Amino acid sequence: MSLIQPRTLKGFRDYLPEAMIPREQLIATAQQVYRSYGFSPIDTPALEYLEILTGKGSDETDRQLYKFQDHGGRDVGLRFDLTVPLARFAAQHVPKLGTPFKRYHIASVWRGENTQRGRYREFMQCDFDTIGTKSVAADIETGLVIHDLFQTIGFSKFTIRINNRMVLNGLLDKLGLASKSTEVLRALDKLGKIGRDKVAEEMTATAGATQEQAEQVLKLSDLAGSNAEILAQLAPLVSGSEIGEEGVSRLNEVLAGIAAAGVEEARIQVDVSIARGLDYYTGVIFETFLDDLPTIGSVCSGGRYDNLAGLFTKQELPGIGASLGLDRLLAAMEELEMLAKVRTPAPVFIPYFDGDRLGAYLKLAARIRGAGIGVEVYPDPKKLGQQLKYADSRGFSVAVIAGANEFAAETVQLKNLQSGESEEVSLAEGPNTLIARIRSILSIG
RNA sequence: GUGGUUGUAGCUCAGUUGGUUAGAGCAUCGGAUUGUGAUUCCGAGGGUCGGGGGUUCGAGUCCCCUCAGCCACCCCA
Repeated sequence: MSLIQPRTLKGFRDYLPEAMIPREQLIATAQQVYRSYGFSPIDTPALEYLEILTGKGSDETDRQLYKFQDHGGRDVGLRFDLTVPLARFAAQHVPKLGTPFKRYHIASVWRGENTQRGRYREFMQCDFDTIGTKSVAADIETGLVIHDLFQTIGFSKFTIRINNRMVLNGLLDKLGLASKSTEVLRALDKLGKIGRDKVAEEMTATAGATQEQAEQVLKLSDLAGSNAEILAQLAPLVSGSEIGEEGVSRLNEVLAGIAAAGVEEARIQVDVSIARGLDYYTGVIFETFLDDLPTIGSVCSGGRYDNLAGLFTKQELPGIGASLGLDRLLAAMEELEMLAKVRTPAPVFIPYFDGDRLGAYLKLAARIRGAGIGVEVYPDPKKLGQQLKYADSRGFSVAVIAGANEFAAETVQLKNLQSGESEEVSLAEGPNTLIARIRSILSIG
């Protein structure tokens, strides 16, 4: 019989323990931060009716969408983000849930696009959104969540770039480019990447803008200085446009609120050139870059939208949210060597040393686990040296070793696998001393 | 989807103008060492040379197609 070649589809990946452990850690961190602001978890199906997903119907999403007919002949598709499912979810359930509704959603999405470093066809997004309120408080809170998220993950150098679509729309309004806003903004969004001249070129080519109009838009890129200075320079550019002025004042409020919460100014940077490709943003926009690895792109992006569920309900549902690109962030952390090379989630190793004492090892393990510390007992009574070699290669922190001598003396040997040092710990008065010693080696108090 | 580039053991790579049975280091497993791991020594396993087709007496090597990785565009997390 011929063997089937084991393989995975382009852009789809297996996760080995050393990849999955940090992945789960990151998910746990995101959950913790989201919950600390009162966001509740939800989930939705991976598969949706095609019409739900193609509602916005751009060619690009169509190209990226995994779609097929199910066994009942229904046209279906795999979700390509978590925002569209949220819109459907909100239209269906908001009457029950009430607003404001704050949810987080951590799940895989699928896009059939070409792969690159940190870009896959199946990847995980960690979204959080607040729907049903237009309050600037929600805008501020979104910025704070992003900030806390990266701080808690362990980044000290990251920049949240912030802008407001109203500023851009106000300017385009004044210039008579409002009808071409998608093309103009898409070009503007590339400013950091392809430079001023190329952006102007693209604006004239794809949006039909005149040289002067392009120049006017690109004045945005001349703005420099502190956030307050940029906003001061911005005001005259949009003056006379109601929406533009509102955008500037809204930006001021958001910055003030984030500062009031104690976030240092260097973390938040007004960048009037970020636009986000997605059409549905209407207010504040966020993008998050890692200062040490800006080329990987934005690792957490989002913004405000006026009418999330307009395709599905007549009820107006404004909202704001952002999405952490978990897989892209992990690729970045890997490159920055921020991921510990641990291949075991349990720190304590018990060798199966004396072949007749399995029960004693299991009991010891159970007692340590009872104190909330993970323990692995080796399954075979192999030679101690081999078992320790295994423990070493998996990255265990401590080994609790007991053989005939130790059993006779009611002790165990506690071995610190990092330093190699061993100490004898008595079990005569129960496991508390041992657990305290393990805790101190693991530095968990 | 478009263009470029790469693909030899689990990993990093060598492999002569196309020429016998494709090699090394690391890793794995076993032993030296029946109570102590990251360093030593010995040995073993592991390859459809990414896959398919073609040229040739003969292909890891040349040609075509395909799959996968990386890079750029597009778009975006």
